[in-house]
Amino acid sequence: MLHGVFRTLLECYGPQHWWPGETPFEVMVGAVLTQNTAWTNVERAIGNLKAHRALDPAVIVTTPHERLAEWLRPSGYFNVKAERLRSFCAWYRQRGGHDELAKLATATLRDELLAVKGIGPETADDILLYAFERPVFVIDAYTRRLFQRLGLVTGVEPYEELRALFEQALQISEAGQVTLFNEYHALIVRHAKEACRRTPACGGCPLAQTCELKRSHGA
DNA sequence: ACCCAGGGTCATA
DNA sequence: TATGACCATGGG
Repeated sequence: MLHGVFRTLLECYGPQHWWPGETPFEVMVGAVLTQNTAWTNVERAIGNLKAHRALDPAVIVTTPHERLAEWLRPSGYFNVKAERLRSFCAWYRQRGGHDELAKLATATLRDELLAVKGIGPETADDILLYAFERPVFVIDAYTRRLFQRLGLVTGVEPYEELRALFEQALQISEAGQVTLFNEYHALIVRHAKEACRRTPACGGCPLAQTCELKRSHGA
């Protein structure tokens, strides 16, 4: 079932080439800035950082709050995100940067990320999957909504429960999982923006067949 | 004018 | 454990 949905989405939309970003660090910054925010707004904020050569953990931690917040303004919640970006960069530097962090086991790295103020489960998993290429399945509101419509989940399960469900249902080689999870989450987001938002009945949606299947089996 | 967007923290019960 | 308030910009 989960494999089938993936196959359908991939066939319909093609590879999404996620995450947008030239370096792992840029991916991490994007993960924080995109919290509850449209990606187009994040691009402007990252553009501001680049324009001031501030897409750099050392620069971010030493830039005054007012100034950093001003660069982040387009991405919304700029005061909050300035603090979150700072606490993240402080941790990132203190732990020796990307190459040192890459030596940690996935579970350890995940715990450390979650201990950073401003990094919750979804942001941590974005970073683990798209910056560190670890096999973790990202659960977001789109994922809950899609699979709720398909009748696989209620949608109110705790984050960890859903993550375990997807990771166990999609067991292949570790390298394969990274590629699969990367594309799967990106396709779910793409699909959410594309088709099913308009019509709950899934008109013109590539998963219409799957929805029909659910209807005839359900009830 | 209203709703939503690639969430998380904190206070409260 | 589980709600609710709060953060704030830009596009439809």
